[in-house]
Amino acid sequence: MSTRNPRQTRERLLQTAFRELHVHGFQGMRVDEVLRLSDLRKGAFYHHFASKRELAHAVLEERIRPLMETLWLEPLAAMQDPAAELPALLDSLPRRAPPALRQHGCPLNNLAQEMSALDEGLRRSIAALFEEWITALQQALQRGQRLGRIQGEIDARAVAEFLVSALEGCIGLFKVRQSPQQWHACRDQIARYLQGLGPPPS
Amino acid sequence: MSTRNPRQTRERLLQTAFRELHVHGFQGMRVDEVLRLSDLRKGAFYHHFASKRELAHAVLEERIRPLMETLWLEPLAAMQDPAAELPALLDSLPRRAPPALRQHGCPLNNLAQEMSALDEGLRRSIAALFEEWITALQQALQRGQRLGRIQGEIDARAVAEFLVSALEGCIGLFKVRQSPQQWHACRDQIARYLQGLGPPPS
DNA sequence: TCTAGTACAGACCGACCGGTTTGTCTATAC
DNA sequence: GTATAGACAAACCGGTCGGTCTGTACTAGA
Repeated sequence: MSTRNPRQTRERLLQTAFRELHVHGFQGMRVDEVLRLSDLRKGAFYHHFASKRELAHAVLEERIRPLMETLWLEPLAAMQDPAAELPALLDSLPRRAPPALRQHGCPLNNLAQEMSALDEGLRRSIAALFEEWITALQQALQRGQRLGRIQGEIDARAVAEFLVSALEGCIGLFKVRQSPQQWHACRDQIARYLQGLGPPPS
Repeated sequence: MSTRNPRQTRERLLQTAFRELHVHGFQGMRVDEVLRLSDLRKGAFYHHFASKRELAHAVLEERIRPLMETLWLEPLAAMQDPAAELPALLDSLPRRAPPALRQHGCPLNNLAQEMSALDEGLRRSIAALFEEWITALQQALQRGQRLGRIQGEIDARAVAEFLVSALEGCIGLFKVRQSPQQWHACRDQIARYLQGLGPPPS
């Protein structure tokens, strides 16, 4: 057994920080508490990260981004008919996502709303990740258009932006009301909206 | 001239706090800074408010709530055909709302997302205010149903919740991207969604 | 006019918290 | 085996920040 394992140490810090960041937000997260939960000392932290802010950036890139890829980017890339498949993807989300997401909302949006005015660099990175999400959705919608399942005149980009907004909004409202998961309600309305994108019944 | 004016002092604190809370969030807001901007001292603050938290509560009830009433509750109460009138109300919002709202998003939702996990009492008050908003929308939708402009089978409550969610989501995304006002894009998609609620073209 | 409560000013406090420094132990390269 | 850089522990620091305390001037009522 090796008493030292720098990569694992870093991962432990990152994992704990992700949880703490998700629960308390950036300003509410305490470096000391992350250390305590990780059973590490100040030396370890500031050896692997230059500052608390850099830690947040690392959490975004190395924890939140992979989550986004697993939960959204990959399924969307494989999606041919979003008007039909998106509601099912929404239904599957509670199963595929870590349980903490239900209590504390979307880690990306939480960080986004808190840090946008606080750290320009982080804001840009967050915006970039949103951008990828929107683009993936847009491309899926365009495939749906080519299949004739979605009206060709529709601005797929605008629709993608609205879908992301609506989703984040729903998650946010769940958080406030502490209504333990009402995805189905959100799903139904999204599905209704998507239905309106389809070709008019001739 | 009276050197003292307790009501005005309180109002000044409240107004400054509202701005600071809106810009920096609760954890980012500094009591000292509120005092400095108000040109008052600690004594004044803790004479009118028991704590920083109580201040936030007062801001919610005495600043944010009136804003909600002016911008939403009153127009919604006078609305007969939301499917037709809501998009116009959305368009008018940038004009009727204080300019700061555009840069820093919705004060209610900002506070909501930050404080939900931090202060149960505040969370309840915030949830209650959201509740009023949703109910006002629901009732407007039901009037639309009675007028036959919206399908009778539709769950007006679920639609109202989704509309509020979508709106807050859009505002949130604006904040992250710092895209200076793209209400029209949001408005268009909301309008499209609303159109889907109308009676099918026979 | 006297008085008691109100409305502050201003000094002060103690805990907290991000960050630094120093030193030591370990793994690795040679 | 030895040198060197990496990987931490642990003590420490200084500023910050919400909150307290005391004193005092003002004001309203008797």
